[in-house]
Amino acid sequence: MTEKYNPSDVEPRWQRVWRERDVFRAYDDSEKPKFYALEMFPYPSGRIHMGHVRNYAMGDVVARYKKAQGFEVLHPMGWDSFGMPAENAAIATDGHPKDWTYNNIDEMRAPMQRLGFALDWSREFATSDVAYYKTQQQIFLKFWEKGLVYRKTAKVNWDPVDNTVLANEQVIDGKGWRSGAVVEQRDMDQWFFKITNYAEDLLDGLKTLDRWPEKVRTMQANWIGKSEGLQMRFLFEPEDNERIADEILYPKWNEIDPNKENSSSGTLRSDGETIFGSYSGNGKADVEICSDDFFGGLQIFTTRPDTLYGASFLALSPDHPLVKELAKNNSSIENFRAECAKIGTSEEAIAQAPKLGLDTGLRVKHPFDKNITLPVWIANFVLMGYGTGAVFGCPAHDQRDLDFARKYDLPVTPVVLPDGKDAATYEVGDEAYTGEGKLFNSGFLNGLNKSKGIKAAIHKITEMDLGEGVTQYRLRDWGVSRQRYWGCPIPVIKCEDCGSVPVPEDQLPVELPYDINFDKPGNPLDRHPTWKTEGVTCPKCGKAAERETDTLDTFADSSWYFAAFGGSLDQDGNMDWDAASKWLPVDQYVGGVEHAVLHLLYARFFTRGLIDCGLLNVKNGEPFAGLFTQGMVTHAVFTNEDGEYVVPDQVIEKGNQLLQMGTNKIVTKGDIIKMSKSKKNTVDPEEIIKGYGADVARWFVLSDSPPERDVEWTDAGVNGAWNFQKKVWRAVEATTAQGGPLVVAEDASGEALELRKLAHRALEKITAGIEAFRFNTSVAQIYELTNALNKYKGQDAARLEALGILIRAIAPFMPHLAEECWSILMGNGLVYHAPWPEVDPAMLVDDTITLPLQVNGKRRSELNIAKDMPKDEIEKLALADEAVQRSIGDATVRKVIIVPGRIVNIVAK
RNA sequence: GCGGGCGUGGUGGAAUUGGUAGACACGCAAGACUUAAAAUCUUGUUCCUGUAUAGGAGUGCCGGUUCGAUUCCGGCCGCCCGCACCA
Repeated sequence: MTEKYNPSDVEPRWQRVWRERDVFRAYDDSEKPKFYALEMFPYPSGRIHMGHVRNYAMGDVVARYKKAQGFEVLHPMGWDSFGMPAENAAIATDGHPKDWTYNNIDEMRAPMQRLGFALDWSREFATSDVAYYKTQQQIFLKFWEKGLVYRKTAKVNWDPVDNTVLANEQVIDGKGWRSGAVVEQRDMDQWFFKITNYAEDLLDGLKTLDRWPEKVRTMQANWIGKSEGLQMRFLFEPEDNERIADEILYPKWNEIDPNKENSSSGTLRSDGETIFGSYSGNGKADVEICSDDFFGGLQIFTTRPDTLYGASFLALSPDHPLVKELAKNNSSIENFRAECAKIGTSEEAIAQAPKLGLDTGLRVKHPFDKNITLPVWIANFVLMGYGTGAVFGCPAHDQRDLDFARKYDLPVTPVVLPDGKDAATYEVGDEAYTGEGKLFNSGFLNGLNKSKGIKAAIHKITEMDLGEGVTQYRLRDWGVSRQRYWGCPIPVIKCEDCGSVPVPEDQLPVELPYDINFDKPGNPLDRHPTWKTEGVTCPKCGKAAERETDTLDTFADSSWYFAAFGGSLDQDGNMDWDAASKWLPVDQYVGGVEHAVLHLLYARFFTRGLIDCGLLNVKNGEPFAGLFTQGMVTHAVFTNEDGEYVVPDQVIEKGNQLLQMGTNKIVTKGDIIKMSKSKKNTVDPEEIIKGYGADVARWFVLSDSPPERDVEWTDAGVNGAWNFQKKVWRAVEATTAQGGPLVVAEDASGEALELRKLAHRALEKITAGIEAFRFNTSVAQIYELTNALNKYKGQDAARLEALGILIRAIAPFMPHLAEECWSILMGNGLVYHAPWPEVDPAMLVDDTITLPLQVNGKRRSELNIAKDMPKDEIEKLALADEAVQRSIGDATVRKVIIVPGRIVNIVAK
């Protein structure tokens, strides 16, 4: 047996065996404990890339390892197949998004299968399958019933390049997450998922996710952005109250409902935002202006009500409804609004923009002191999207307020005295004091600390009926309407009389029409000749009606797919929700950190929604019990002398120079960054599979770097993996001992015993490495074991045992090689079905140990002694050691520290 | 600015209830085999001094705790990621 190991022969052979024996199928009714391993499913772009290989290789290690550990493993694969690239490709190639998508899926499935992942392909689906989106439409309607879906006109993020709306989470630095175009604000009718219902729960749940990276939990917590404080209103001075009532509320009121002239109270709405007010005619109005809720007065939110006595102004966002109304009759306010809008909405430009303000002339009363009147300003640093779009300014204890006050010469009154400062002389300079201290200059709050002051102020304001303690979240509802074709149609019919009406269950799915054209920009569903209107009647009143032409954000598709795998969603749209509940949560989820907020937050929301709709039953509402975010695969970027990117394949080394193949232009090696088509620094996994085999590709992406870190793809590294494959093969080839890899060399002694010990020690560390997601350390131990085996000359039981351990240990990493080796040694059976080898604890302990000897903390020598030698004897031997003696020299031994089994340290001075 | 992470040989990295720093791999050097190359094998490889025995320094920098610190504490410096006028 001296054949060369030939992966292109071996790998397809074992893949066929696995497929024919259907070994990767997961059984819902298995007696074994379940384990759900999942990697974030791919978008079918048409080609797999190294990032995929690394992602799925990691999940596969876990899946195969857990299988060997005796779990019933679910490890499925599918396609996140709705989305814009399909439309763009269709436009570019004059094709159809559906054809493009399903061709891509077929193209990607094959290389994926050639990588030999232990996937249950029987559960495969694509989110663009009618069966899948039909179920999603059912979920949408269930959510609607449960009050988790609503429709409103709202300011939305409009991506002018992709011609669609984006969710807040999809706007990054003021730009669209896909297109990179600067996002515009538009008012549109939108469907929303009420994710804010679960704000508190989503935040709470993070605490239970102890197998998630801290970083991701922090990012989600920040995104939810909980802050507790006081929402309160400042009452206008009487003359301003009248002015607002007469100039704004009354005309508005009239405009909306002229018949209710002079009525005594009511609510006015405009622009999708709300202006609330009670109007009783003739200037006796109780007026409140805000964006969200009804009180009377001007609503603000603060987390520092303890500093209310330090208030010197109120500031409104330029987009505040009151400001908008005032601007209508006031050109300086209108101009100011325009000026603020110029700064744009992106990046740190906002944070560093100079503070701009304009006095509205309006005045409000201080709640605690009738004699204090505060001016109401418009300020560009106040955001309409958070809180009420209005704040009170306390310059002494808020940096922004201080900058603003200094610029516009507003009073700065300190009310928190830092410890050790004197109330009589304390002044605030250019830095606001935000720390702890005792309140002063603050009436009834004097002497209290920060937290007591906050409580007391909230209590007082509540008593005065001016406000209450509230919790604010940064999280806002998830806008899911997209003006695109290639997505899940929103199952709604729009009726002139009845408004938005759900499509009845028996009329689902609302299927996408195939005959569409992309001649014009915009949504082809909207201008389809028949789909929108033909035969469409209102399910409620029967009158002719129109379909909703928006489709759902594709992030909805990926928010429940993990449940569809568990429930074996079939092509008729049937799925077993009980089975889904049984498999969930996903025990180990693996994917990129770029989904830390978007996908992972939406999926947590959906799971809660599905539980509340009675479809799922998952503990804690958490879909992913364990999450691992893997690093990227990087590669150097090469540029030639013309500044063009050069693909790595075309770079050749000549002497000390890099040259471009063919042109012989000099090539420079640049940054090592994530593989990307545009930088041409990609390596095609299919080429690697062809040249070296799937096992080598898998081994390489897992070997050197810790999984959470980026790994640099290098030819040398691939070569190393290739050589390792050969080394393992050699260890098997050189074996003539009979008996198979399950032999236990119980009577081993001498070198054989040493090999056994090494094998079991390595096994312990390999196992620990897999458990802790530190595959690189497992790999290192596998190397040691392989090297030891290749040095070992004996053809005996110890060899077979070590080999058996080695092959089972590499099986999760290099499954084809492992199967081939296993079959040679075993003759039958699959290593996939072999149990994980057990560590023999007796092999981990030695009768003799090597004890390092330190003198004053520096290692001088070592001692080979029996493991249970008494301390006083160790001390004697240590002090007698020649090197120790030399180090001690003339000094006196003060102390001898002996840590059994660890170290000896002699202190001498 | 706030939050999180990181800093170890020429390179990727290992080592944490504080106990031999540099496992394993890449690279490099020397040697064996070979007509030659590849492959493979052997040996060496943190730095400095030294033929060697050996000695000294060393985990970003400064300091502290300790018999002993890559690990714990304080203060700097640098890099990466996330959020960013959130009241």
